[in-house]
Amino acid sequence: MHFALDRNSPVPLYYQLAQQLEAAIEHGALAPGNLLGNEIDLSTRLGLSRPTVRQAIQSLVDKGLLVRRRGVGTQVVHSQVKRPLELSSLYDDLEAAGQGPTTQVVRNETVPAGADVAAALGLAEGAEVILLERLRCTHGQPVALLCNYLPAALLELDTARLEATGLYRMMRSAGVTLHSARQTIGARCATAEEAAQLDQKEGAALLTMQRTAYDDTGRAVEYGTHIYRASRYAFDFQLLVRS
Amino acid sequence: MHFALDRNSPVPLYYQLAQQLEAAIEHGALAPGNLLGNEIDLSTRLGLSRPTVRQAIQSLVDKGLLVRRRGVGTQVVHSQVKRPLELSSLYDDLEAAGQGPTTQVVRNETVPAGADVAAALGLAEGAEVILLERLRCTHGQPVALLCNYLPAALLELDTARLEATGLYRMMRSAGVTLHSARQTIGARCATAEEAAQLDQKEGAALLTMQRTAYDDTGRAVEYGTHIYRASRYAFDFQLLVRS
DNA sequence: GAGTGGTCTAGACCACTAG
DNA sequence: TAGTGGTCTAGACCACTCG
Repeated sequence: MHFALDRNSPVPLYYQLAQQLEAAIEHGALAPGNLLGNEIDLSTRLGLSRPTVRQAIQSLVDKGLLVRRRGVGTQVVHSQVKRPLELSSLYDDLEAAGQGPTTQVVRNETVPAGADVAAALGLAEGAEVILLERLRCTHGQPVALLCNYLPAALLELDTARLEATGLYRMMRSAGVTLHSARQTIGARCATAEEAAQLDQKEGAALLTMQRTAYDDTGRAVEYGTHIYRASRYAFDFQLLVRS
Repeated sequence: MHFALDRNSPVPLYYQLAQQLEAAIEHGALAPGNLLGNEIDLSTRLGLSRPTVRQAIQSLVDKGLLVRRRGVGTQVVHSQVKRPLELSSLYDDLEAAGQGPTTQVVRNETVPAGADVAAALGLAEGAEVILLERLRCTHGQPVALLCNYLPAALLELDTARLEATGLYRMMRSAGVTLHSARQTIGARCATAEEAAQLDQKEGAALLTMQRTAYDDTGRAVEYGTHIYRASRYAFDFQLLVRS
């Protein structure tokens, strides 16, 4: 086991170590169940202090890749599920646009906020918001109808760029750092209109999702109501239990 | 702002501080947007070292209650959503039994694992597993039908205790420490049989959830297939974006 | 009893933000 | 320029697990 640390790199040492440990786990150099060797040895071997090594290890414990047991050691978690999907339901929706699936912007206009939207975004009723309606397709078939509201002051949404880049990336490059989101996932039967938009029969099962996303100051930056064809979409994600 | 730290307590100092900070945020002594004061001052005032204070603050940053900005300071997040629901979809299902909702055990028996169950639990096909089928009701109305499989060697499931305590607590007290879970949430229309069990009409929208839960060694300890009346149930949770 | 991780200390230098 | 958090060091003692 060898690690290459560059003290002149702007990347923190603990982060360099964490990345290389993760890579080693990923491609099997560190197999599930393997003990990592104690922290003192590791730190002397690497020429790092113990707290720095601990910080690297801790970050992988937080990711669910390692487990520490006092009196035993640190071992690679013996899981069938290698790579936790993290925030797949969020990333999938916000970031995946422009990859496999295609997204068509149906509406992109500024409107006054209704009561529900205003409440969700913490704005006054009637305040200007951007209404964004998108149809997402894979393999030429509609999968989801995404309706989003954003405070108009937040950023400008160019339709062409939106279809190529995705909402999430545009927000990020506009300096909005997403911090948390609250989601509600439910189901219902499709109305006639919804069925037509998604190429389904009336009464077909739909998966619904509502989300409010917040930036790191706690400001609501996005509120969305999404519906998905249940026959072609499911939310798949991994939970980590915090001890 | 005053904090009471007990050095004779077995509770770590950083944890005592984190708890008291969280309480102060919770009941408003630290209002959203408030700066926390710099770490050096805090540590000298509290008679702690800076790393210890940092560890306390970091744990609240991880929970999404605080934000740190270099050159600025640490402030309370200005969020409408105070208490993240954490793993509500998991806890809700595993732990809520015995609280508001009532749970009725329909089946609790040992059966040989089918191919799908064996694959999910990482067992040989035909290995003994516990099949648990429960009907969950609130206000006297059925809400969900929960079907779970557990390795038979894991623990004994007394039906009466199960209805009173909940599966999660029983696993925990049997020494199983949950570590992660993989979930898939989807939707479909109810079959005639499912509709009858949940007091719905055929074709009603159902929310479906499949979960495999793992302990801290990566062993699969539970596989479940749940269906919910969409008209009375939705998954609600909070996501934190890891920077 | 030997070895492990868990906690804690008292410093240090740096990068970033603001006025 | 002053103040903040970000990183890092080199020690220390303790609690736990195991043979």
